[in-house]
Amino acid sequence: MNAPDILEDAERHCSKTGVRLTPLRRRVLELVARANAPVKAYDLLSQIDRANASAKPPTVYRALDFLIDAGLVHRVEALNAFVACPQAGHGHAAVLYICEACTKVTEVQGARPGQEHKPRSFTVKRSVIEHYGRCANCQ
Amino acid sequence: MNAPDILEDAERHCSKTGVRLTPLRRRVLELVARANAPVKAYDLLSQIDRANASAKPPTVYRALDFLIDAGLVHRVEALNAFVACPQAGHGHAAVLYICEACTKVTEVQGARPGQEHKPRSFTVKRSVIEHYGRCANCQ
DNA sequence: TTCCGGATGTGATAACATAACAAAATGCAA
DNA sequence: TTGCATTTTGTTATGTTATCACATCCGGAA
Ligand SMILES: [Zn+2]
Ligand SMILES: [Zn+2]
Ligand SMILES: [Zn+2]
Ligand SMILES: [Zn+2]
Repeated sequence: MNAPDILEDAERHCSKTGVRLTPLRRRVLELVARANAPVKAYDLLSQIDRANASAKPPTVYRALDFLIDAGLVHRVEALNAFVACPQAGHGHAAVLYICEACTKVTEVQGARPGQEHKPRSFTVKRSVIEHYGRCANCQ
Repeated sequence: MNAPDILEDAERHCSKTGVRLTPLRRRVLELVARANAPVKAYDLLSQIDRANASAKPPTVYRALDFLIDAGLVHRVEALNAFVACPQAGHGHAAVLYICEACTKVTEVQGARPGQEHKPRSFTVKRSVIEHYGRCANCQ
């Protein structure tokens, strides 16, 4: 999914859910979406900083927290990085396939993996599922 | 699994595979195993430091890297923490269930979740699978 | 003994993230 | 419109996590 579509989708989603996609947050989302790869918080910061010298770490981390809560961005835990979600607000059940050669990330939704072997009476609130390897183009 | 059993298991595993479980590495593994919970690198460092004032961050990170490569310890990505593996050298397919109330971690092996929705021709090298929620005792 | 490679020691710094408080912007009701 | 509460952003500082680069040590092979 490309950046303009993600932005448009995000606008719709935020209108519907009543959360405020401010210019700063929109800018951060746009940078994440354009990256087309997992992007680091401090890389975002230096990009924002070119237009807005007042940008500091909390600026970008707060925006990212908002975007994650809103379901517009996912955190890639094992990379300390962030990707735009191709389907705004689908919930937190994303499964990520991350190519270590070209950095491309493919997101799969709706799967509820691992539940088969779940310990008895364990209640899952949130899952982190990241598969690292090689995509079709990088075999 | 308790700490002495994990240590004994680790000795066996290292003998068999020919890797060197040095005193420092054994000490770090022992600290991780005793913790019975995800433990932070700098917490390990301060514990080591009580006996060995020369311990510095690379000391503990190198030991942890070794233990992870040897399959004796897993990194909990979303916590920046480490847990002892209850079954030395089973491979890297661990699925972790992490209770956010009592920090207890249950490891399930052998599951290959998420593969059903895998993008065509994606070759998975390593998976990070962490489920956060409440264990049976903490409902 | 000498050399070599793996392991550890050491100091510095990079990379990632949050706390705490101030100021500004926004929305709303009187 | 004015005042007030709430949210958002600015700002300074610091906390936390991780790695680099180079030195030293130590055990085994030649
Ligand atoms: Zn998503
Ligand atoms: Zn690729
Ligand atoms: Zn394991
Ligand atoms: Zn629990």
